[in-house]
Amino acid sequence: MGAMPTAPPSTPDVPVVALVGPTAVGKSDLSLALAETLGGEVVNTDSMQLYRGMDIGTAKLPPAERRGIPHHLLDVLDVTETATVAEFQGWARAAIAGCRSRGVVPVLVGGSALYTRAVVDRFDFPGTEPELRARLEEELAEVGAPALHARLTEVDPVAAGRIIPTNSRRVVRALEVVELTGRPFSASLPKQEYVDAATVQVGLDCPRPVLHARIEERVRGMWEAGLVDEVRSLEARGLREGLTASRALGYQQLLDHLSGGRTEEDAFEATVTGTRRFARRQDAWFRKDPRITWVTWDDPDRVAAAVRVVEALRR
RNA sequence: GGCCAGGUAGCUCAGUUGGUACGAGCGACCGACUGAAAAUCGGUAGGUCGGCGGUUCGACCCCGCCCCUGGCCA
Repeated sequence: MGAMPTAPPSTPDVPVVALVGPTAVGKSDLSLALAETLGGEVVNTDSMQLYRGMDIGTAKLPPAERRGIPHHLLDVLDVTETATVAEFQGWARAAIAGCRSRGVVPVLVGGSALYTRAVVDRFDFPGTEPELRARLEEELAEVGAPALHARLTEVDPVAAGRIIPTNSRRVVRALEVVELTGRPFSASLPKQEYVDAATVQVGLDCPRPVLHARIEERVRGMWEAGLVDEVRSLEARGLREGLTASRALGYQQLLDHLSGGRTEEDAFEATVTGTRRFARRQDAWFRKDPRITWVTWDDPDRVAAAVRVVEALRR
């Protein structure tokens, strides 16, 4: 997919709605109801539902259960392709612009906080260069993260101060940006500001213990629905080579099982606890965004409550 | 019934030739997060060292009895 315009044509009369929250709170269900009452379409903001064939493990809503509501950005990547936020930003903004130009309310749904932020906020990515990245990765393997971090301290002390020396991923990216742009990485930090003023975020909230139980239930359901077979068939299609897809919760653990690294029971447990930890990280990420209006997961009036949040925009 | 191994953090286990448990991994909890983000990484809290008695200045480490778990033999 090619580059897309950074800013959608402005259509201030049609709002942009983003539904966020941790996995297994019931975002998909609410999104259907929201889209129905708002006259909208769904735009996926989940990094893993982007992948074709990753259905059971990502809890992707099957077409038959979409109640005829169009869903955008589902199944757009092959399992061997690497998803990236910057690229996704372009796709999602284009999808949003498409909806709005038809007078349709885009309802963004997904648990990938960075992806949602990149779409909804002013967020400019400084670029990337595969050769440079590869060179840095190579260096990383030789010298280790702390040594690279020491170099970062010289070229960009501010960024170095905000990145812990052992976090190899972030150290590498910061160095890449500095070498690529000639400007400090710290200069490209985004501010928390909507690209379009007509944006609202609705968060679905659920007490931790309840969420933990729901997650275990959901993972068990995935197993019963045939996740093991899904992973096996994706393995044949190159899942193992996919840098991003092979890391997805459930898939990662089952690939490990299929190559003899752990028992199936073990893979199940690891998927449950891994998903719980993920939910915690999502929570931390959304919780600190003061612009989100929270709705309780089991509130019988949650649809009305969410609609009210959107309508508040018009005043 | 006899023999052997073992009972240390929520879990799996290290450890001290007797002197306040450097405990580790996982989990839980908190946090960071800018082109792999379901990724990557940081921090915090958890232990009457199975029970009771004895030896000793001092025992989780030694002795005795008891309880529990696993294995072997009858």
